[in-house]
Amino acid sequence: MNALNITISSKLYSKNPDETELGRRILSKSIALMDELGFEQLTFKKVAREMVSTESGVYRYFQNKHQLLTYLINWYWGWLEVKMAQEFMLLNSPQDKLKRAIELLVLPMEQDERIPHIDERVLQRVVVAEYPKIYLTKDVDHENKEGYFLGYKQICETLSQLALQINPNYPYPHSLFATIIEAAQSQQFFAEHLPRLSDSSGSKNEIVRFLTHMTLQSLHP
Amino acid sequence: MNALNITISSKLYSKNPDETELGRRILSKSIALMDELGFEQLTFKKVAREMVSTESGVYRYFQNKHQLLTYLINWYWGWLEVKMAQEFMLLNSPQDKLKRAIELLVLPMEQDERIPHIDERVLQRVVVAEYPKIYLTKDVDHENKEGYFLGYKQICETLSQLALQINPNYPYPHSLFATIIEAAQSQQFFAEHLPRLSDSSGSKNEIVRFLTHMTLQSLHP
DNA sequence: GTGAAAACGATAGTATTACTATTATTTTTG
DNA sequence: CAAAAATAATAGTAATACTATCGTTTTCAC
Repeated sequence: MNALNITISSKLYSKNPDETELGRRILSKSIALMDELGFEQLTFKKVAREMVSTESGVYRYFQNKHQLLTYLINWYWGWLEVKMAQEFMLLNSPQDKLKRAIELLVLPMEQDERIPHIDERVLQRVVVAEYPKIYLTKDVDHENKEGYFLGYKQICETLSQLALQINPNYPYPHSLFATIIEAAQSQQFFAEHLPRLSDSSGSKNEIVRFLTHMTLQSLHP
Repeated sequence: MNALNITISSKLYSKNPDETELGRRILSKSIALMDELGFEQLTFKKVAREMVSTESGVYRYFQNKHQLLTYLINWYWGWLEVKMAQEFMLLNSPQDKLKRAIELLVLPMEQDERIPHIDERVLQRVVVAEYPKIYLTKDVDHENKEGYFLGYKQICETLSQLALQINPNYPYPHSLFATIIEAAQSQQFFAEHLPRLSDSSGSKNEIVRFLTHMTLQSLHP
């Protein structure tokens, strides 16, 4: 499929956008437009205009913009999972791995040259600003069965396993990392837009320290 | 204004729905419909039909459904704040107060007979299913200035102060309680719809225990 | 009780959205 | 080269999210 090994449920597209030039242009332009306009103001017509094609062209790849957003966010989790796996090979203790995982969740990443059609930094902003919208719908149960949220669940599972290496008796590993992953996003949003819901105005490193502290304290036997 | 002392920024409505019978019918029916259909599928036309009035009637109270949702969620935070203040009077230690606060965030509440037009249990479900949508928009900075998020910020501040009574040196009280409040909602959602993002399937008391453990461990000196 | 103001109900209208459908043209490929 | 697939271009539709108008009813100060 991809330069990297990111797998995305085939239920998340009508035609794989990763395999054609047009598809990759859809991804590239819709990330930029989603960042600029936000999910609500994005339309397939605007994406089509931006990529110099037509609305029906976009509909051939994605059934609607909710599916498109879900695809992008799953792509992000998949990509992050790959990054984590790479970095974990260089580290030994589960503590160090967890700390590095939290950094990867929060700190800005460098653009991956092998995937020129996806700007990971912009995609990260989109994830911060939009991610709960993919599951906060009345279709969540049906879409869950179709694999719409596998990326999120997979990364939560990976980190939970790490946590159990630190404290095998900790009873809430999934809840903990669902919470940490969510807080990683929402604290970035709050630091920028609602600073009274954060103590980290300005510095992403403060967010990392807060999340690391919360994680390790929770896992303390 | 109200039977209780819930204050809501006057920017959150065109005409105060609390003061007229029609306004209270809007609140009552829109809570029920939002719960049934979800925010995306709710329209003012459907609310109007349900309450046996007209679309323009609803528009006289709220500029749009985003403002209506924001009003409802602020009402919920305001009401919770009042409940907490009441219960805190019966408790002494900040630990006990925090524990009780977390229970109030998660456990189902009984209907307040003094406010017959608002079903707090249903409203709680609406909050769980919809709350991030009020701030995850491109208008967040402008709406923040108008007081759209005061309810959330207020409750976060109250709990932060309590935390500092337990550990005056804890450096992240606002981040902690923004995270706890968010996790209280999202863990309820996950337990029901995405159980692999939670360890509390089934029991709300498990969620309370998880959040209490996380809070007290974080505040440990 | 009257008159003015406010609230409400009813209806109409508009630009945009979120699609679906059709057909012609181009590109790919067996 | 022929068949198949992909794309472009266009049209059309039901629903949405409003805005505007206007006559009727209700409220309320005096």
